[in-house]
Amino acid sequence: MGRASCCDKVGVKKGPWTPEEDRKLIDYIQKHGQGSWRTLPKKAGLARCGKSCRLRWTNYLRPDIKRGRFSFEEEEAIIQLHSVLGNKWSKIAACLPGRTDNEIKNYWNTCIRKRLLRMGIDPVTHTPRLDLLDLSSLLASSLCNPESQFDFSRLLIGPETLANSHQLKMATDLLSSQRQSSNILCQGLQEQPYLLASLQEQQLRLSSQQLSTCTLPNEPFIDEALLMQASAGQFQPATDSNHWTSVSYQSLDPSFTQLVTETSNLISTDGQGYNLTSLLSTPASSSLNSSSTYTNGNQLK
DNA sequence: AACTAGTGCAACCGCGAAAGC
DNA sequence: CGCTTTCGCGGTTGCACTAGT
Repeated sequence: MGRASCCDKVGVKKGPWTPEEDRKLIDYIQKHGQGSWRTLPKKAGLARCGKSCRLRWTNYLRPDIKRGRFSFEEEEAIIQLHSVLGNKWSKIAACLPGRTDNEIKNYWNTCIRKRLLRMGIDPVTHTPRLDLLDLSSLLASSLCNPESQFDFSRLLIGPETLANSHQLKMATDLLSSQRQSSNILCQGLQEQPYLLASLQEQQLRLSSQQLSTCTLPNEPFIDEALLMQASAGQFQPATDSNHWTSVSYQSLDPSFTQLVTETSNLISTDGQGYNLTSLLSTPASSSLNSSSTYTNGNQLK
């Protein structure tokens, strides 16, 4: 098509904004409000195009912008919303007060996307990349050889358990599936990429522990009754456990909860699907957090 | 100390949708 | 109804900073 850019005009400045330009833009908007971006630069005495002014204001100068690192709650919200909305950054941003679409997009592309890839999850489809996982072959060999059954219960113990009733329920389902049908098991894992990633991480951690200590762990197997209890939604984690942190989404925009609830209703049509709303209470020890290094909400480099 | 590679983020660009005429 | 203008969104780029060698 080749439409000329609005910034191609002679005399229109590009590049980083100076404090003086910022001050002019803020002063003008405080006096006259935002909008009419086309004419704003001239009126405000700025040698910028309207588009550049709008971007500068919405992404940086707006007074209600929240600066600093994303909290874990925000990070999980972004992932959940992205799994539903895709790259609709403005819609995602609308659910996270104080965050801009540009900021969320950058954070996704620089941090979350890479982390999901490391975990073997396709960041586009939010499904596991089974082709890249050794676990899949481990499962396959286990399922094909009943005498060397893959022990899922071992994954539920240790320093960072899957202490989440939702995940425990899925694990329980998978345990019974293991006995019933290998096909169902594989399907369950494919539908729950985060569980698969959790399992993978737990297995890797156990493997590394075994390697470092050169001893096999001699831990008791988790009581299957506990699993069934969790399956029935009665599981109560230890209250003093740091691994069970109630994630508060009350600070998020109410429309976020509504959106997720509505979406979960769409997904859970046959009563078998997992309610997305329940994922909002994912413990801080979930697989998504375990691979990140957060200290008091600040991510360490 | 100098160089290189990796990372994070502000800003730009092009396109499509909405609004105005 | 069609054309033009304006706005907003998503993808991409460029640069400053940091870590590693």
